[in-house]
Amino acid sequence: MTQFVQKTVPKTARGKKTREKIINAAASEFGQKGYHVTSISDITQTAGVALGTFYVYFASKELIFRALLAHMGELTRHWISKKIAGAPDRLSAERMGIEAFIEFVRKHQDLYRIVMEAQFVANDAYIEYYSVFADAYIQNLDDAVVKGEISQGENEERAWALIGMSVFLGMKYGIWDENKDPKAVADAVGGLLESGLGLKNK
Amino acid sequence: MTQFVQKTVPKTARGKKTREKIINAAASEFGQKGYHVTSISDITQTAGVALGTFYVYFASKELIFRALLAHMGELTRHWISKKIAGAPDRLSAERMGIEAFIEFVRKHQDLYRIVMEAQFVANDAYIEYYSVFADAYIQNLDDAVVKGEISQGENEERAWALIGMSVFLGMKYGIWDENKDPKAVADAVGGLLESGLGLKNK
Amino acid sequence: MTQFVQKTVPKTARGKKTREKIINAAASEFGQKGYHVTSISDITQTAGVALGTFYVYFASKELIFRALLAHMGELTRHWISKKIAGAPDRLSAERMGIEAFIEFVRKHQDLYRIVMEAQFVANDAYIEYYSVFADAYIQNLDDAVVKGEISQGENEERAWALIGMSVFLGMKYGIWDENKDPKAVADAVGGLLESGLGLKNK
Amino acid sequence: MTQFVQKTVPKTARGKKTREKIINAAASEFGQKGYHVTSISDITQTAGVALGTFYVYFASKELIFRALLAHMGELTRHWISKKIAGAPDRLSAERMGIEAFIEFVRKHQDLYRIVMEAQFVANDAYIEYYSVFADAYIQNLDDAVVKGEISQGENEERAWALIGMSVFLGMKYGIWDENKDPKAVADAVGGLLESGLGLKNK
DNA sequence: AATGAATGAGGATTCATTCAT
DNA sequence: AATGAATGAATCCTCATTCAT
Repeated sequence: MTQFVQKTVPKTARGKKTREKIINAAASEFGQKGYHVTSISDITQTAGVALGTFYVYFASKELIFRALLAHMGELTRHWISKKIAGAPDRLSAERMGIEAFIEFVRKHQDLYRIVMEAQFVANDAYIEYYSVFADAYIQNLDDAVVKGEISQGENEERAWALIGMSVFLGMKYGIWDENKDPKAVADAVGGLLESGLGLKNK
Repeated sequence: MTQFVQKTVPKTARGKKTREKIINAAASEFGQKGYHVTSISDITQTAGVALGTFYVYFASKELIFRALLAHMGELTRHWISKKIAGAPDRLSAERMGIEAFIEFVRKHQDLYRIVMEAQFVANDAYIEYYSVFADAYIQNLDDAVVKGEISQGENEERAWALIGMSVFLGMKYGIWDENKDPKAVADAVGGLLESGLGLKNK
Repeated sequence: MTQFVQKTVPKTARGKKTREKIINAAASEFGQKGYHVTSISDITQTAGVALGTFYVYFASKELIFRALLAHMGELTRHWISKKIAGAPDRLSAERMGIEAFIEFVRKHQDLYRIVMEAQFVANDAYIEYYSVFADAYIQNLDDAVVKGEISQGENEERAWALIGMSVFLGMKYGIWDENKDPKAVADAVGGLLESGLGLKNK
Repeated sequence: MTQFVQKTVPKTARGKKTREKIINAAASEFGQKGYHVTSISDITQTAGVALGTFYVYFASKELIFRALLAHMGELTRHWISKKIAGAPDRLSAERMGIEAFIEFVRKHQDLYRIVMEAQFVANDAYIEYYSVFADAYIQNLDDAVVKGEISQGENEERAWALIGMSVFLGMKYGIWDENKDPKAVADAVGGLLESGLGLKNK
């Protein structure tokens, strides 16, 4: 669905394989060392191709990074939507979504770094990245309001707040502190989502 | 009060002034252009001193960045604690804190960029930065529970969730989209904080 | 034959030629101006290649220096062993060796400077350089003792003493003072080698 | 006797002490780290004075180095002449001189480095340094010939050969390999000096 | 005498990108 | 399609020296 910005669309099977090797190497290198520390030469060495081959498939370092970022967006949405597929209602979906997100980040720590670094490499793409999430989120919240699953409210602000929660929980419990079970974390904040910090509903 | 990591502690008034000029120039340049794009030469030109003067006061580009980050942490905490000083209870404090944070970020957009980029320049300092916030946050929540202001719950997870909310709301409404009133945003998520997304308490 | 410590082994003829140009330029520049005064830019300008090309073939200034030193060791040994090839016995070989060495130094003054400066640039390589000579020397003396060509004695100390003699005679009469014929110098110290300073054997 | 090339001759006792501290610090730093690696700041820090103070007493880095070199020449000659003072004849003096020299180098390894590096920092002073030695040496040999203590011969060449021997033995057994007794080494080459490598005199 | 702040030229090294084969 | 040699601008950092106090 996403069309990677690309220079040469490989036509032969060999070409496709080469391009793939480069993309994978880039993901691994960017993820582990970060954008600025990674050189094109690092990428091609990891990919096992000659330096010049990089430019057969990608016009620049920034463009392969953007391609990767777009790829990450899809992966993440895919993973989460699969995980929350059977949720009975929005509140459950949120809880499961947080859990899924923490799991995803933990499983793909290196790759997730790419998303975070995008802010400083391709800020517009970063904004786009989260805006896509937010739009979907808002839609979901709107739908849930209509369905009477959640209370009415400013769904845009809510969406960004919820994304921020997930991102920081992902960072904290997916990367920095892997000792907690993602499900436990999701449950811990589940109450917050359901009934807030207030006392009335206990 | 803040002890910057430094090479030479200026002993004369002149030296102090020079060091200050460099710090301010660095804050401005890093904030606007980002760490990697900013050169030491950019900083010293903005500061109006010779290139070599930079190294009289700072051992490296990374170290001045770290000094700046530490400085930002204090500034932020200062600003927020002043803003929420008179809050009657924790829920009000949260709402006011979010508002204050969005305001702060909007006012210091450039500087705030430094915090976010820290992740890729000095990750340990970045972790430290948010851990300090989280610790204070947890303490506040614990206290509020004791005071009977909020419900019991996993305050660590709550704290990280709340920080994430603030950070993303700050990014969205403080930097990307300045059309909304910070107070309005804070009020919009205030309900979420108070009673969650659930229906029971409407 | 010599395997220089190298970064990239040139694979094409063009590459080989380029690397050669750099090595030669480095030898000339280091020899004339000394290690510290010579900049990489000096070398590449003399070589007629771009600055960056240097780093295609050598990882650092120090490493090309070491490569050069290793090269010099071989050249010197080659020259001398060829010159003393037909010597009837060890004493004659010594005399011819000194002569050959002075000639060599005089002919390659610039290059010889590299050897001497190695002490302060790559001391371990400098020690190695002379140790290789000393080992060969000791072997030769041991053999000569066995053959009955020279008297018995501490050949290690003798070897280092003889090397020192050659080096200083090379410096004095090969570089500082070119008015004397190397053969004449060699003959002058030949007596010292054969019968010492003593009187008995006159 | 030696007049150090100096900028300000200290007049007060305090000044004299300061200059002394700088000279000693320079000797230590140059000796340990070498000329190029040592910075003026290293020297003043070791000396415990401010950076600017250096230039009160020395006009440049090179000049303090030259001052130090001149100082070393005196020290060395002093040490050796004291050691060989009571020698019954030239051959004994040579033997004792070699021993004394190895001892000296071993005791002052760091300082001796200064002499060797002079070649690349102040070549004229280096030539001068050894020429003074050589002149004295030649004189001694000439005298010894007259006294009938040694055989006739080209004393200039002999002198340089003998200096080279000493220098290399000093380097080998004074610095690189401290396991041998200086006296043993001197004795080992004593035979070489006395009767050469030849066989007749056994 | 002593200080320490300020300077700026200089140098090693990196790396994205181009291009001829 | 793939290669790898070549480029040169860019950047961080060092350090001898000067100067005002």
